[in-house]
Amino acid sequence: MPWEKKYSDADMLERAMHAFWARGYEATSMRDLVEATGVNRGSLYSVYADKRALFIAALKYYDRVHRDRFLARIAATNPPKQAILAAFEAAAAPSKDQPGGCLLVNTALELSPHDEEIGALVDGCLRQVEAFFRDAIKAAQKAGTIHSGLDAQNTAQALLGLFLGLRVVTRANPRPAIVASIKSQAESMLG
Amino acid sequence: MPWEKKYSDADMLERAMHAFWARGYEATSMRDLVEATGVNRGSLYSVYADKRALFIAALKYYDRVHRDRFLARIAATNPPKQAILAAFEAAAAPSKDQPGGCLLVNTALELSPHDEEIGALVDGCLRQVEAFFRDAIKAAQKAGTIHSGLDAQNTAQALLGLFLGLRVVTRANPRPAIVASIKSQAESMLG
DNA sequence: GAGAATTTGGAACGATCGTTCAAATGGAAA
DNA sequence: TTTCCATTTGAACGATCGTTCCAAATTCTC
Repeated sequence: MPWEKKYSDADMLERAMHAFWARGYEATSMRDLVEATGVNRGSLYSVYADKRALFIAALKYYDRVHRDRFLARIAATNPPKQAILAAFEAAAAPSKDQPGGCLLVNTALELSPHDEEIGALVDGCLRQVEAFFRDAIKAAQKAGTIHSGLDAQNTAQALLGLFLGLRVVTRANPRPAIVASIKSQAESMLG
Repeated sequence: MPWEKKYSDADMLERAMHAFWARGYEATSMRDLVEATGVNRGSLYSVYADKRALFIAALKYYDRVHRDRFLARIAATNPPKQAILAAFEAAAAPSKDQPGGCLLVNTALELSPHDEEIGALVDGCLRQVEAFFRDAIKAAQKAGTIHSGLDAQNTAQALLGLFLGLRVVTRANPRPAIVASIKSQAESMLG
């Protein structure tokens, strides 16, 4: 083998994901992606068939890092009831080097209605957020920190709805008052 | 006056709004808008300076018809507590000739982070939804249908968060179960 | 050093983007 | 009938879109 490629695949995806996250699919051009990743057109097209394939890879990368690992870390470092509140807390906290909101939610609105494959992908990811809430509720009920009369499935779905609303608010205009009301509401939903 | 223009301004805006609502700002081209409205390029540009100005007009039209009049009609035909639930019910019900979700929410995610003027416009509209919830809660408290101990402001903000989440769900993938859980949650938030 | 493999950068493709403009159109006023 | 003028129309603008392709540059193995 003659030599290795210069760039790291993960770094490239991380940067591409960041660009899509910040601007959206349509508003991010291949020129933007070349500039953001530091990888040339030719190299990008040698790995991904087209812009859409690169976006799907970036979306899956987001789901793995900013959804799956993110929730797993929260679940590992918090008792179940606090884990739910910590998820809301983290989503509400502004980050220096991250765009507001959530790439999955942005994509759900921009592409899901018109792209079946991406829509199914996003839906699967959001169901896992719902599962995180449901599992945490059930675990908390076993631990006795949440009343056992609470319907875990319905509450998890309502929490997901509230969580998606929080993502909208934090991307558009994160007024502290409404963010606080949402977090407080999530807390009171757990009894 | 020589002669009248062929098209109705309101019809034109209605159709342009529909196109933006269905596809988003970036994905809707001027060609799409000419086709959707039946009005020629020249005529469009004689009324609106550019695509962005047309979008802003369409957004304001949406706010007037599908937010302001919509909420006013609900408030006029329902007692205050039921009015809140009716708003959730209407947002959850699929419509034949309307795209899913809400143009204001779509715009909040797509454009608010990068367009200050549009961001402020969207924010003002969403605050009026919040005000609708708050006023309805206060009216219901006076009427005795909602417990007077409920904090109207906080509850209205939490309801807005849940409502935005419902808009996301109904645009991306409106599973009946999660829509029902959100509606049920809104109901239980009113005591 | 020689050769091979792979990335790289830039040129260029046709298509479409938002936008402009000048000519064609057709009822109202004279 | 002639004049008028806002509207309509379609062609055309330069720019950028996503994408393709190729020659030059680079760095490994032999």
